[in-house]
Amino acid sequence: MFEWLKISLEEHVSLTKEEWEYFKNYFRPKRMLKRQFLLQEGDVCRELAFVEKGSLYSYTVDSAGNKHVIRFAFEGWWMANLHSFFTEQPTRLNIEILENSELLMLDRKNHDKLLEELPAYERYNRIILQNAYVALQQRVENALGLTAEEKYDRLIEESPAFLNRVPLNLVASYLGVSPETLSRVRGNYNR
Amino acid sequence: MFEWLKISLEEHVSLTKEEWEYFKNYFRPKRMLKRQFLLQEGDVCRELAFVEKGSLYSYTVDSAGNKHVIRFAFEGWWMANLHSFFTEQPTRLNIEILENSELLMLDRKNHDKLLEELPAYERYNRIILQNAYVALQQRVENALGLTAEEKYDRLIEESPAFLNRVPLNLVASYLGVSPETLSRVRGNYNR
DNA sequence: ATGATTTCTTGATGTTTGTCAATAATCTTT
DNA sequence: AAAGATTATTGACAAACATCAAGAAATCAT
Repeated sequence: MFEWLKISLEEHVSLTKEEWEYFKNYFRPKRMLKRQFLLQEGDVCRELAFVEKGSLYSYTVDSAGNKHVIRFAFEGWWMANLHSFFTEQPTRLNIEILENSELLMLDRKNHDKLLEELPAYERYNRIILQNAYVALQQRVENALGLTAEEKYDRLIEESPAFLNRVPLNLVASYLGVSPETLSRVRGNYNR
Repeated sequence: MFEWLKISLEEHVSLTKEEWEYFKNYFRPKRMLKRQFLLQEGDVCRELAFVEKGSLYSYTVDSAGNKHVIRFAFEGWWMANLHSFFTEQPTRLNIEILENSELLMLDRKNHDKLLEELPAYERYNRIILQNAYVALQQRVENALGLTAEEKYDRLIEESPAFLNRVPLNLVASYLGVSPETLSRVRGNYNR
């Protein structure tokens, strides 16, 4: 149940066995089924979710009713709306389960406690955020000023795993392109 | 010379007077003039830059030779290519001075030393990264699936300061829109 | 101040992409 | 296995936007 969390932690910091046992007790395991909502527009995001199994994705809905996928999360990734989590303001984000999932939930109180009591957790957070920031900046580069085809090419290069586990209409939304356009890009691609 | 850095730090953590004196000595002041490059494609980013005065911006150049502005930085902001800084790999980013600037430079060795020796600096970094991540996610939301006009409207709402200090062709590039389109959007806007 | 850059605007035109609609393929559920 | 739901493809058309080109306005340097 805590395999991925352990892997993720040990990738960036080292903990004693006692620290690890102490650490993992702050998390609440939670199972969720496809199509369930971890977070809905208007809610406050009160927990960070770490994915042990399955996948989920976050998206906004614009005034015309169109979904815009912000990101996906698979095993070993975190998911939350950080803005809402830290400000305790209602979110504009939806987080929906893509594949039946097992999550580890950490609420704000426990997150803060861990930051105070376990310096390695603060370091882990800094590094995780660093990496997330770099990845997101890469995404901005790819989102702006590229054609639909170039965006798809880069996705194949950088995150080919997405294509096996995510329906194409969500991939299209993630790329900021209509499903029809993505379909056509892929059609040309095979020849 | 260290006013903004002090403000930024004290906004998130508290330091004793001694810690502050210790801290600030790790920085190297650097003056730069408009149009100079802080970083060029192919370089390794070896220092973080904190803006005490002036402004700068980062951008990539695509295969067709078009600039894509990634972000701007004004007084009190950090600028660097984190990917290159942490991996020591050559960057694809250019960082150019927009207005004559006074910067405070922190190299990797000193950054690491401060992280080890000053827990408040690690905390400051985590919080800064948190905020940067949230802001960048907001930017992704705005970049994907909005029309040129909507992007401009949101920019006015969220960062009106940009418009006073940044030429419109760079704003256009930042929004992922041609300068002509931005000009037309603004034209309609005034009526 | 004056000429030289740079930035900004406007018009004409073409390309890319989105939208709508219909059909096909795939996945779910019973 | 069949029916229903979801997802993917394809075509026709329209809208948004980029590009090219020329000129106007603003900024900079001497």
